[in-house]
Amino acid sequence: MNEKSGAKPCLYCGAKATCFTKLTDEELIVTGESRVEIKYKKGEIITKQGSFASNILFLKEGLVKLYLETEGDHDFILNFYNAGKLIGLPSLYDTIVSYSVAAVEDCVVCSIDIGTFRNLVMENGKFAAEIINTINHCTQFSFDKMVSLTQKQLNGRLADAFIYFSKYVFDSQKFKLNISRKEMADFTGMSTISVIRILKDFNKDGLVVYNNGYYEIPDMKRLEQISAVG
Amino acid sequence: MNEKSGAKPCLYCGAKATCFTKLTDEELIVTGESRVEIKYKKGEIITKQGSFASNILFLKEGLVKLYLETEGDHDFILNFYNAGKLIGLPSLYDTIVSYSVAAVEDCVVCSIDIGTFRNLVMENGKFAAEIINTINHCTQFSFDKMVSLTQKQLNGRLADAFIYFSKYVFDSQKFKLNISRKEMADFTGMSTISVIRILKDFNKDGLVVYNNGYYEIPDMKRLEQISAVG
DNA sequence: GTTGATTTGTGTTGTTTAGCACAAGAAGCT
DNA sequence: AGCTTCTTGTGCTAAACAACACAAATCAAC
Repeated sequence: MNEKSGAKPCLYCGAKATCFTKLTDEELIVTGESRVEIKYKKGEIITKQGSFASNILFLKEGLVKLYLETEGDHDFILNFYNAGKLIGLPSLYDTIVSYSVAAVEDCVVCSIDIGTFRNLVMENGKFAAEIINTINHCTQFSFDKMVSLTQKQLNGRLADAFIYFSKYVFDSQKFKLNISRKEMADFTGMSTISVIRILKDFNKDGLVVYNNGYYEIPDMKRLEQISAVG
Repeated sequence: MNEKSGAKPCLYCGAKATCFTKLTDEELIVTGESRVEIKYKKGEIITKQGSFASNILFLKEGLVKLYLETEGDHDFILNFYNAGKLIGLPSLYDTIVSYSVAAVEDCVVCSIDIGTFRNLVMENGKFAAEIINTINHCTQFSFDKMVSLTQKQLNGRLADAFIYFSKYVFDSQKFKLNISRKEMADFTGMSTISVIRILKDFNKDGLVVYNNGYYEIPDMKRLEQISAVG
């Protein structure tokens, strides 16, 4: 029990990822003994590309981005994760992490020892199946994203990004998102200036409405139409 | 034992993917009883996007492409797999397959019942770990590919493609590859005409040499330089 | 062997997107 | 509170790439 961080034990945590529901009480207790709960401020790096893979993260609160640091002056953001998600599964059996994770807003993260996690996979088949399922959802999003990047023009790609946030990250037509145009550009493979122009048009045309840190999509069908046309 | 196809039982097969080495003899026998071995000719579709997910494929001989069928007149090729690889892991827990698989040259495929495969994951932790590891390698290739697609110009992307074939598919500086310029375009997110022009330049500059169905890369460092510059 | 379809290749033009320069407003730091 | 840096936004230009038209070569089908 990590009393020092004042966190509830895993057994009693209400913020579980689906895979944790496959664990026995005993496995949850063991997990609780090899994790720490840490708070990160907006902008702080949680996992650094090139560092040793030593833990798997569970996001209790907040929003993070998973990105590749590149030689150029543009990172490439692969995904965003909100509360209740596991982060770091693509490097579960690696020695070195090949991507970075950073807080997009203030976050609370459970950091679980990677050895403990690997043992859970070995010992609990249902848990392993759920982990594979989670990784595969991410993989299939990557597949769709590659089609977006290569076969759609910039309007379609920015539409895809907002559909992603609404349907897959926040599961809501209205959501709190406080990222810069540069971060949106890094996520969609566009230049910052292109995001600025097209987002201004989306606002003007009422496709996307921004208010006090919240985005809203009044008519998802119109946005999907733009996504479909490319 | 699938005597009808004349195939060796899995227990005695010399063409195993690494994960199969984690199975017990008993598990190999069970696997052998729920698989069929099928021959495909170049161009034939092995798995069709939108069909039910019913089996996991193991490629004994040949080369296949895994691709997304899109609304436009360009598919998007995600990966190529050669002999000894498992195909279909991204849809292991799906009902419907979200991509297609086709033979790039004549192939021999072992088709394993997906239920049997799921049971192996549930019962054998080492097998499950190896499956996760395999999926993650594919995921990380997708990550690198997205950087290539968004941050490099066409020369760098075509260089990336040849590096991929040499280092990751064939593990050799010289390899047999018989794909059209259109297939290379579908793999790199370029137009066919652009692949034709740039490949002609690569041939002229001696970066890539083509002879009787074989490609050779005389100087990998020069190609990596082109990849790095983008 | 012939015919039709497809692929490869060249030249030119049009479209899409990024980059540059500049200005105004907002945010962060001291 | 003031200064510096960053973000957002506009106008214009250049670069990268796709598209179109056409021809020659190769492949597949009959």
